[in-house]
Amino acid sequence: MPTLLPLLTNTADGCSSTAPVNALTADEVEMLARTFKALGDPTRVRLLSLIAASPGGEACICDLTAPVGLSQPTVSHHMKLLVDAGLATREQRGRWAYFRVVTDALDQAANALRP
Amino acid sequence: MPTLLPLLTNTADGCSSTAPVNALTADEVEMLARTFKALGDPTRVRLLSLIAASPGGEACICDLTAPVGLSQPTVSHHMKLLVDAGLATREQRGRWAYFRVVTDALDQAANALRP
DNA sequence: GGCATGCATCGACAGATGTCAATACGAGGT
DNA sequence: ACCTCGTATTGACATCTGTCGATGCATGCC
Repeated sequence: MPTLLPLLTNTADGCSSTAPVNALTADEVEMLARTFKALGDPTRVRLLSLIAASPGGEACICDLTAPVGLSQPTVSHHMKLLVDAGLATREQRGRWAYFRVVTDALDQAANALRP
Repeated sequence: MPTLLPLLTNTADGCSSTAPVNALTADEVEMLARTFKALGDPTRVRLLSLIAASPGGEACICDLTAPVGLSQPTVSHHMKLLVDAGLATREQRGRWAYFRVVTDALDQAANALRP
């Protein structure tokens, strides 16, 4: 819901004025920045892309280490960051941990970029 | 144009399969991550928001230091990062440097988040 | 020319970040 | 119970990042 850009409110006489709609609270700013920070690493973008493209829209760590060319602990670390940022979910199933992309979070981030 | 999420291509028989449309090249991934990294700091989100909400959609450094509560060099540093990331433009006019938000760049980033 | 002003750059510093090898944990199979 | 396998956590390291004070660089005004 918070939008980075100010909405232009058109008045009756056809003039447009930038109202204080753009009053991003400190919390909203912090929230947005945390989301974008999580997206601000090539490895994590790659991971999200790989998961989304995986059959069933889910993938486990073992499916991801090879494509990104990093160690298992590193991939696990990145996935933890993505989950903490609300951009992915983790579901333990047997010995495997399956991750999914939270498209709602991506949508919200996108909404903040274009009101 | 590059999209993080895979597009579903519907086949004639009604089935949908995830085609390799999602082949984000390393360059595209790097590009996206650099944009998001620039957006991954509360101060920079705040700066973009302030500039966009300023009269005329532009602002100079001196207009920004007080609202964000940081020193002039720090604000200048952040603006350089935003300009380098293509999220803002800088135009020298007399003694002042006027910054504007590149809405196209924000749109492209938003597009990458929801195909 | 000289001086004030707005901004960028430099040097320095604490803290965050990405990465790995080693290790710990937990669920299944024998 | 034991062992295997997939993950998470820990400890360590180099690097990056955000911040500031001090300084440099233009531009416009006297």
